[in-house]
Amino acid sequence: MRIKMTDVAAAAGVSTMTVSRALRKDGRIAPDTRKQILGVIERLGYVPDQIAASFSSQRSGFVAVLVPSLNNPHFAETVQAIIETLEVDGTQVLLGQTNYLPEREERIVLDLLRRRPEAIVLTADAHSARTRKLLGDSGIPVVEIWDLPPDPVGHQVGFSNFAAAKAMVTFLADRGYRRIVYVGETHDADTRGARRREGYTAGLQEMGLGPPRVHLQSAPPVSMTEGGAAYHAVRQKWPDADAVMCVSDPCAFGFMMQAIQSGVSIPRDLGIVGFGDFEVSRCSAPPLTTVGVDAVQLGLMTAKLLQERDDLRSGPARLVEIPFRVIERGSTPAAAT
Amino acid sequence: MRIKMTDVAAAAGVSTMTVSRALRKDGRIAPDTRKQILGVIERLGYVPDQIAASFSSQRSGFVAVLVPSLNNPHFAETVQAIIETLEVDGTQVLLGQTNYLPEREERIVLDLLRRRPEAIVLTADAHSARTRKLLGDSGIPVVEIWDLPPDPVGHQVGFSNFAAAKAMVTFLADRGYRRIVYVGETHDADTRGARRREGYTAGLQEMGLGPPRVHLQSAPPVSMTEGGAAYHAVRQKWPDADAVMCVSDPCAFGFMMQAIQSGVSIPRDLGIVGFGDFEVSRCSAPPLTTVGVDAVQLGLMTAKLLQERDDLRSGPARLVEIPFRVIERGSTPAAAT
DNA sequence: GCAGCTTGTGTTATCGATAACAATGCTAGC
DNA sequence: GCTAGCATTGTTATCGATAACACAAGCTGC
Repeated sequence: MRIKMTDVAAAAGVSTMTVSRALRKDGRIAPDTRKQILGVIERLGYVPDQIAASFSSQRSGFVAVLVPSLNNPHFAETVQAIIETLEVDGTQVLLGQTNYLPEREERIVLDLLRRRPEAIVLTADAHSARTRKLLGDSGIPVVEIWDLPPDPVGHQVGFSNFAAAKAMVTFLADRGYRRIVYVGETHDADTRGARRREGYTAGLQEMGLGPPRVHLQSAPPVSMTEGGAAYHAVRQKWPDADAVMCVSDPCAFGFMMQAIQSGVSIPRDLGIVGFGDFEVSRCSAPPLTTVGVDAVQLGLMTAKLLQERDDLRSGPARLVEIPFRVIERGSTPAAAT
Repeated sequence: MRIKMTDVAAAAGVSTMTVSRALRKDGRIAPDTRKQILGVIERLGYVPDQIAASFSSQRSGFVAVLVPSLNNPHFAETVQAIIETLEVDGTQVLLGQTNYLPEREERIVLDLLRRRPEAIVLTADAHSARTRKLLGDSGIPVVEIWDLPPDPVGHQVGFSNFAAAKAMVTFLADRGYRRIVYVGETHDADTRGARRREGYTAGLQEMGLGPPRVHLQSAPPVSMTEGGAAYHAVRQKWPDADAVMCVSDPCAFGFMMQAIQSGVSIPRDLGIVGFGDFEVSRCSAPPLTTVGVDAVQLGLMTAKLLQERDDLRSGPARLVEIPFRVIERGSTPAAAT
């Protein structure tokens, strides 16, 4: 039999309530008593049963976080920052991966809600009607991150992918590009990728750069390899393109590597830009011009918001905007001085 | 008040036990009764309380997984594969990140054990004495992954980093390289990085390639940027080096990009190899020669092992070896035919 | 036609901690 | 010296499900 709190209480000559207080920060207990009890706990190797504690206190000590995939450094960094910030309060993160599929998201939200998380964080993306209902009925604070959609479920921490993509088009137009191709994702209904695509289109229109040239390569996330495949498709469809804007850095990197291997000189013959400021973009030759958002900062701000759980439950919807910026590098020519 | 099982039972005109059985696969229950109850559950929007269920059944439904960092595509893929395989049985994954720090690992193991996971997966690396004791006393099956250390805590799924690094040295020697530098990690006592370094040294010795040339760049994980920094240090220390073997692909990629920008031609002037077969290595120009291990496969095999929880608890220590292979690409010259 | 089995459902006890309240002893202030 | 109030500890009830066992009804085979 595993050692439980009653065993510790008996060994220390106190009641279980006193042991319980010794283990937590808040309960009023004499410092000497606490020290003695902690000694007994150490000696017996007692490990508290958090399930029983959660059941009794009706507080799970969990925050649920859903991301499309861990295999994306930004989401990984955000999750990492949330985990590290919350663990200080003893809150653990229950992680879910949607694989970019709303149906999967729905199932996972249900699984996570069973655990009674104290808040739930999702990436702002297409949510099924049932997901929205589940979240709404749960009474649990919801935070959407990484985009600022017009119809939020709850609170928001992120930036406008639409505005960021539009800013990138403006940047390219300023550099003299006129025939800008966009390489994006298929199946992007109501996703962050779609908002970037819409930002591209809006940007073109605003700058008077003619009809959009959109190539949809594959379902999100577009890998480096798929970005490479896009190169050949784009070259065939729009041989006169002078710049290519990719839905993400990995896509742009793959695209650029294929271009270089085909003898195209970057940025002389073709400008290439990505999205997300992945590490590979800083180290590639040439380094990639991109849009950067601080994923760690985003995670920290989200965690900070989560620490105000009580306010989130009752208070008004909060919106934390994370800044983005166009980062100019060697894959586009330097500005004329 | 949230709806609970008694509410559902009352609405369906049955006992809570029958509702409980309707929700699970095993309980014996008439198909019609189950259908009716599921209908009531749907109508009421009842979400079962997993905490209460876990408390009552004394089964948490969790498996704990500790990785050094999520910000490494291999660990992310492994975790992803484990999550997806186990979720079919309704088992959730409780994730922890050690940030490559044994002290952190110890704290996190304790936090995770409180949740009474049904098994615990850690990356094979240095563990503190207290971590080993905690794990041993817990009575919970332990699986170490990603390396096969000589003193395992429990079961193992992985490959020998030592053998893989040695194989890479043999490969380089076969290609005619004689002055091979190793770029590794500082603070690598008893880690997977150390085993690669040891494999390198053993390989040199076996091939009669003189004393090791080891450059320790920074604490794990060595980033692309740090790999770039290593280039300059290595060039200065060993100007006559003809090949560089890096502790990881990101390190090798950063190194190679710096080399190229410094006018070095790869592989003509210098051979460069990495470790891990990251996607960037397949797409870089030139693509990187590396050692590949299938992270998804590793995750799947781990999950499969975890599904036999009962056998793990009592049975003998299991060892699942995952194959590795040297993947030859453009950063080393083609073999003479 | 009845023992013995199977199937489906209900009853009761219980998992291990914590909340809420009660009780005790002690100190300060008058 | 007495009391209010604080600091510390104990007592009792309880969180919401499930395990184990009990029980009723139908069915089988002789």
